Amino acid sequence: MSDPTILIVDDEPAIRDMIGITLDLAGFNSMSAETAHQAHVAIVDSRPDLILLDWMLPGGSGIELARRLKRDELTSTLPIIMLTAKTSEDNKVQGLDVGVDDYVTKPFSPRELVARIKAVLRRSNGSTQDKVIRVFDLQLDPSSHRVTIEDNPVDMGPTEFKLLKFFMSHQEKVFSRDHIQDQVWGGNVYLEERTIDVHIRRLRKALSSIEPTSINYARLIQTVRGAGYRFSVKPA
Amino acid sequence: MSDPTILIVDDEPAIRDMIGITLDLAGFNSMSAETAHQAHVAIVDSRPDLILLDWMLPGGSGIELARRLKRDELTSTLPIIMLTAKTSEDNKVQGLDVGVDDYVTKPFSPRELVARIKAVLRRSNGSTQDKVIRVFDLQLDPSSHRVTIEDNPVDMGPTEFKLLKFFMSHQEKVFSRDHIQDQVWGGNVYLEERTIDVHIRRLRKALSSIEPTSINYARLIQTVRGAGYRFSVKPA
DNA sequence: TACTCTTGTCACACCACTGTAATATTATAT
DNA sequence: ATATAATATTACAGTGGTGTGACAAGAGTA
Repeated sequence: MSDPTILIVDDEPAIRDMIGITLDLAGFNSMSAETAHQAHVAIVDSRPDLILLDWMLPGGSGIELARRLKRDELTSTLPIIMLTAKTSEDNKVQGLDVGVDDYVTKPFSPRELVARIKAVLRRSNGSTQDKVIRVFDLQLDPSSHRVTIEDNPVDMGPTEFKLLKFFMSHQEKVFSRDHIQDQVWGGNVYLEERTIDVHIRRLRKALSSIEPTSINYARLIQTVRGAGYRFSVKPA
Repeated sequence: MSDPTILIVDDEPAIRDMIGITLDLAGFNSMSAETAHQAHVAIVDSRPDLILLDWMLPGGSGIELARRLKRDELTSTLPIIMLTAKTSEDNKVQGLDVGVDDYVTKPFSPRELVARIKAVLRRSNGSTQDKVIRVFDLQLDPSSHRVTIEDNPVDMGPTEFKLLKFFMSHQEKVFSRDHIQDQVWGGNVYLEERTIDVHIRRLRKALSSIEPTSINYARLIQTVRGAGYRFSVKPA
């Protein structure tokens, strides 16, 4: 659930930097490559979520790279957005023919670029099986973003929601604070370790806020001393 | 209701042109795409009312595109008519299996094509598009473009109407601002994120303008902090 | 042309949420 | 039992997400 990584492939440093800054501001991670070969290495190594690919690259055109990526089964689903200075319809048709997912002509506004990236990512991520997770009478519905106990809505903040979702989809397993931080907050944030405890506390409090007819759902969030936390239906 | 827009997806230019002319004469707007990818982009960007889809696209992706569109909730109601040169029953069965709305075998007469398009449009308009959506005493009638609360007309702008229509036909589900923008404004418009908030505000205001005897319908438009908005009959 | 309605954007205010530190409590070891 | 480490709890200030009113440009109309 961490920020998507975008690979920028362009031979002009100025453009790479400009786009990089734009993407950073928009909350993406960005990396860049200068040549098609570099790009290929980076793709295999770092598995970015999307590629911004310049149409004209020295030594092996961008379109050739796009074609290769779309042909290879391992990378064929990797979304590609083509960048080009040309505006003729021919290129557009040809580029889309290769299987490119979208197409942005230079010069473009940062806003447009970000919007198209988000749109493409949404399309490729689309229809993720957001199944309702249920434990006894505790329900978490990702699509409606609701938590209910015996059909009473439970109020909690976004972080507690993500935390609970993570726990409910990984039950009966202990996670260290570091691990929880990676999964819930994402890889590139530094948190004080105790911060996790506070959010655990808030989550437990939220789960206790509904007076339950049977069990106290806060008990499902179990402390494992020296190891971390665990979501479990069995008593500690 | 302006003229319906038909998207023609076929790899042969001659056929695209022929159909395009036919449709123009019949009073439709037409646009065309050569590949499944182009088609997908065009669908997201321009939201056509019906798709004429060639069975055999290079890469055999015609049926694949149909399947994808029918699988995605947001495009699943988009009517599709399959075009094919083959006459075998097998294909027919397979095509309808995917959920395609009708099926025309080449060669076909322009008159037949137009007749089938009208038939499918009539069917889909009648059933999904123009059906009155009702939640308690809040009614939205797409065909007359009116919203009423307890039979009192509610005054709102076109954008708020589209927004409400989208929400009422996708209840109990959270949509991010980006998502709402895609669905209500279309794919190739770039808005400031906060603009959505303002329209939400206007919609809520409109829904509150009628003094309700029972509930305040503005409450159905719920804010989900950090996630987006949701139309829900359950309390937040 | 002048007028109205609609639309997108901005600026400001507000408050829920977040992260941290400080303190209290509990569990384990000696 | 006491000390010590680990966790629970509380309080608080800063931040960021959202609500809201105002405004100017555009679309449509008389």
